[in-house]
Amino acid sequence: MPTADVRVTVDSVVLTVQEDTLEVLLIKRKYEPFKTKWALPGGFLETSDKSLEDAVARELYEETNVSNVYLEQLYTFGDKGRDPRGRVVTVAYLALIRQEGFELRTSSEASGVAWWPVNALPELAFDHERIISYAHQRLKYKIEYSPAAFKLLPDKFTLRDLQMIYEGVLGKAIDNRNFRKKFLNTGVLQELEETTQESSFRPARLYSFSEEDFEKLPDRPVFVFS
Amino acid sequence: MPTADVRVTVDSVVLTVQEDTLEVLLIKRKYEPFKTKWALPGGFLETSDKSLEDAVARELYEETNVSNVYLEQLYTFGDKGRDPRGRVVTVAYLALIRQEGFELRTSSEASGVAWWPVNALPELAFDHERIISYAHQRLKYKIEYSPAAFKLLPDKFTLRDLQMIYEGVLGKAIDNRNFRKKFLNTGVLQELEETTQESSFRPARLYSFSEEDFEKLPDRPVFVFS
DNA sequence: ATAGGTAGCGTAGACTTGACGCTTACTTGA
DNA sequence: TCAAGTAAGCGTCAAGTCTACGCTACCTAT
Repeated sequence: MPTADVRVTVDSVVLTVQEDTLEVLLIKRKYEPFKTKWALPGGFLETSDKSLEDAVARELYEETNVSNVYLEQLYTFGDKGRDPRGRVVTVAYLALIRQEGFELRTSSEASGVAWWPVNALPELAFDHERIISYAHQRLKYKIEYSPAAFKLLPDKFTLRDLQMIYEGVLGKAIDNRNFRKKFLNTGVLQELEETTQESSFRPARLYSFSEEDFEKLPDRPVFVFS
Repeated sequence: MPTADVRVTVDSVVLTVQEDTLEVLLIKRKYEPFKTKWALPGGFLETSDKSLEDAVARELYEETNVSNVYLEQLYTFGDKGRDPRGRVVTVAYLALIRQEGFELRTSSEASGVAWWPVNALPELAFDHERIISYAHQRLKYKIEYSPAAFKLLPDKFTLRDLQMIYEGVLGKAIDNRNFRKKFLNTGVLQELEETTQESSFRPARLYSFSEEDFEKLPDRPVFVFS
């Protein structure tokens, strides 16, 4: 049996939450196949890449200017026929960031970079819609069993900000009072002296999260809300 | 930048529990590289494989005679230098089976097939030790949050059998009385009329698990034991 | 008959969960 | 100046779950 003549690509699904909307970072393709369609940032594994992680970080930087983010392996897609150019195996990665920290820049290889709401995507190239849906699933899970939410928030945030992340990702409303109570009980939040002043309502206390303190907890808290 | 000249392999980590020992299915390599070392069943993606799942099932069958098992994607390994033959990206899969159901057969491509205790492995080819360790981690997790344990058991089993699976996988003792109580409360066990007679002690009631009934439960039970 | 060991039942206290009533503190507009 | 509006934040209660652990039941071998 002939060994398949195959190429490997790495794609990144970069997610963020804006207000209470989950968004994904996409680029507009400049070349065929799928010219003018939107797609996940990514590309072929190159000889110089020491690892898949290196490769996906490189591609993300080249195509969107986003760098220095934690990329976690999501899933590998290798069905025949998913790329018209031939057999392509794609290793997809997931990153969670907050938009404010990054300045998007379109590369010469693309004709656009933008955030798109996951619930209102344009027409996508390849099987990227499926990959994004898989990433969304994974995030729903991660946010309940890991401190993933804090990657989507600035260093200082209010309980309301945090709750909006959960509501945006899970797509459901959560009881405000139980959310507050349960989260404060987990012991992962550091209460700060400061409060917000932005809104026209009562100012809210700011909190911070420390990865270090989290690791020191005797038991991993669970962030599940009914 | 040159696109990497890369080949893709698929490997399967097939796990089972014998008594209270977690074991993995390995083959002894007949050819270089790593001739005479033990390795995970697997091989190169071939042109005729419609999907990665097809490929890994085919390789597993060819090399060990094990077929018709559910293979779940585990992780993809692609670091430079992990295969002396060149750049190789390996998609690893995980399967859980009970030994009795399968008759191992050495293929002409290998010089042996055998079950090895995960805690007492021989010297392994490539980075397969790392892959197995990753699989063990995943199983520890899966067994607490999914009905994975039942894949490791025959259709009819006692509560003791079930507990031994948990103790073997998690590597710790569990309180017999709480285990029984909690598991019976999950509602996933079907009590049978029959009892065992094998041991020289009091016969134990047999139970069965039905995937269908499990799916019908309003909430997914959790199988975590302190 | 008894010893040894698994099978199996039950309880009490501590903790967690989910629903929800209510007060507090701020801004805005009449 | 003060009432209205809204988010921020506190507290309670009843139901359920978890854990540690005492105890009984049943079987075989000697």
